[in-house]
Amino acid sequence: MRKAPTLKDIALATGVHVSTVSRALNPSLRTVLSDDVVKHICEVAAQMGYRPNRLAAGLRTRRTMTVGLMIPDITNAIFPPILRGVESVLEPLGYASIIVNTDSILAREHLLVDVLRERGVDGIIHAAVLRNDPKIVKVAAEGTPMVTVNRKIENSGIPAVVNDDAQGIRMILKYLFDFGHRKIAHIAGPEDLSTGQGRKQAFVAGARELGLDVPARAIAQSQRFDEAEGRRCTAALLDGGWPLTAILCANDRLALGAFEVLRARGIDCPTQVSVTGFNDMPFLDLIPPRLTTVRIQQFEVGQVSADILVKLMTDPAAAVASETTLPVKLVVRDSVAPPPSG
Amino acid sequence: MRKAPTLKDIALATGVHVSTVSRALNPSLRTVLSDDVVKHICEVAAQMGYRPNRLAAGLRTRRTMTVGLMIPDITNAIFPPILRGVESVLEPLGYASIIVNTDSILAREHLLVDVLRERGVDGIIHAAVLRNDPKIVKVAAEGTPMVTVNRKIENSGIPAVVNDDAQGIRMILKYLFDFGHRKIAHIAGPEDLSTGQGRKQAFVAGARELGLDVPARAIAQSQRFDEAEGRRCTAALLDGGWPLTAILCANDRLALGAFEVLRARGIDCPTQVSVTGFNDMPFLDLIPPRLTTVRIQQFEVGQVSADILVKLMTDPAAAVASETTLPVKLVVRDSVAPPPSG
DNA sequence: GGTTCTGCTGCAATCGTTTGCGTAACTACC
DNA sequence: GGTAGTTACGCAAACGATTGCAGCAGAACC
Repeated sequence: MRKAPTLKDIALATGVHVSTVSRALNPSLRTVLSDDVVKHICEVAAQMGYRPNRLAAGLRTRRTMTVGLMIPDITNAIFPPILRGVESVLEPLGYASIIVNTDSILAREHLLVDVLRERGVDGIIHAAVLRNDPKIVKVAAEGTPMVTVNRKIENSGIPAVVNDDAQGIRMILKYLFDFGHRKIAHIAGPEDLSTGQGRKQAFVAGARELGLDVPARAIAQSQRFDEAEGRRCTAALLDGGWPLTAILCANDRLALGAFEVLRARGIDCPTQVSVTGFNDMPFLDLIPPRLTTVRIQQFEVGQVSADILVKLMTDPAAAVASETTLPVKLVVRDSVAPPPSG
Repeated sequence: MRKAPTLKDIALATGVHVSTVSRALNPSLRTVLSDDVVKHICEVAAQMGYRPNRLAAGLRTRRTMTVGLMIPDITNAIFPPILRGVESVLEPLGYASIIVNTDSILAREHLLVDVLRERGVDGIIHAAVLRNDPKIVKVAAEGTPMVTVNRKIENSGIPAVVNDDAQGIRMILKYLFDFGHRKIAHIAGPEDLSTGQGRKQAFVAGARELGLDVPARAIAQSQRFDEAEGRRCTAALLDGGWPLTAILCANDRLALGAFEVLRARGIDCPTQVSVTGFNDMPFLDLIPPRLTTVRIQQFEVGQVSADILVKLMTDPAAAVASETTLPVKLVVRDSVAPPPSG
């Protein structure tokens, strides 16, 4: 276990003071030194295989060049592309990222945000935030640069990068409407998530605009964005007795659950009941009946949020948009057809 | 931006020395102090919301309680479950993880391993290792606890946690054989990955045991484990003129590519050509014709490798298995049928 | 009462960097 | 050749925690 060389070792080898070595290795401070000294030091450093100790540097400068990424669950296929988007901007800048899975559990989230802070992250990208979370607001207010992605905390002052959920819902609602659907049910996302809440509101508003009737039993409220809840809600909808012809789901996984229940009950999708999703997660185009959905720009949402975080980290007083909304796109596949006649 | 309280602040508030506070907050050193002092300090610390600065502690102790996880690409659905497995053991122990995507590019890998070391990770779990990589071997030899997962570097002394690839290939080969297949082609994984190499060898050996003829054109060599390569290799196989009745793919993504080409050419799977995969990635059971494959224990492989890493980190001289092989399981679905008669 | 022991706490060095400040040496100017 | 202004580098104090060692009480013993 050969000890990694430190500034001191290089100073010893070159006969200069450690502070000189430090400056020589820092491009922006390098200018105050004579060129040949810089050159010599750099050569020796490279030859010794010097790698700065970011712990020590971070201790001194309070910048560790690492950021925290909070997501609900990495096995949810929607998040890996977002992470890659984030890293596409962070990594070239020299940042590394600590990723934590909150499982959408508040207590875990609070624990994990401390885990991140203990490690001195320079900022946090939070893709798992609940609609209401005082602790997170407090952490941000205390000075930790933070941006929430996909979701947001209303009136928190925390910059959010979100998708144009309202527009997406409107588009897909219109799409169903144009096919002739008039009895459109909705499987709503969790009420404690801004996406769940926002999409439901957009659904209700949009349906009203189109002059559709939306009785209470046309909306099933899920507790989580997963297939199991999709199944439960679909069953509830079907058993509710409302003569629906289409189910607009708040996200793809709920829709996948809907597929299952329909198939199990011998109800054909799309000829008997149309189904739509939201997000356009990977592999959707391979799963029949291929889901018509709304594509959110997963990679880009990551990029944009990282851009904003960088701005915040380099200048805490920087003026950044409190909310950035990215456009969405209707992805037409096979899960929508005209309602059965009669 | 209220400054986070430090040991010194607590010392000031309690009227004792910072070293006493440090000991009071450390369960294993706490015993040397009188109970009431410990109690008082803990109360004040809790009330002030003290959180240790792991940077400072790490600088002193050379342990940061963070580990590095190297994977090829998080968007590859096989890795998230492995990560969760890793974290299921690491997180309760207080470790956080820095995840990096190598994209299977050697230069990136070398860059990223330094990124990890700069941050003083206590150990590395490497799920992206190439069969031959002197730099990684060197890093491990220099004392960084490391374990490779899924893949391995032969004779490197680096503990590896792998799946029983040979057994898996044998089982699936036998399964095809029992259906009557005698002309079984293979889409091999990348030669620079131990999995690609190992599965190919197992295929050749297994075919020989069964008395099957395996001409050169029965094997297509992929460059990457992805759908595009699966398509390319399938096309090459089909165009090669060898009258195959089944394609045994080195992993699921290659098989997914095979599905596409077969469908595009109007060749029905499984009635005309059977296809098998390896890994059993998520969602496979929803994609028709549902792929018959070999299930590797993704979560468990993560768990086991983390267990080993922990052992290595807590006691560098600990005796750990140089190779741990986890059992695999045949997952029968719909992509295999008897070969067309005649 | 002096000595030894033990139990508790303080002192100070240390980890590797960064950075404000001080100070040589050198240039330039009158 | 004295003064002022640069230039180029060294000095030393941080950052926040850990830990070997020292030291100070009080108890215990003869």
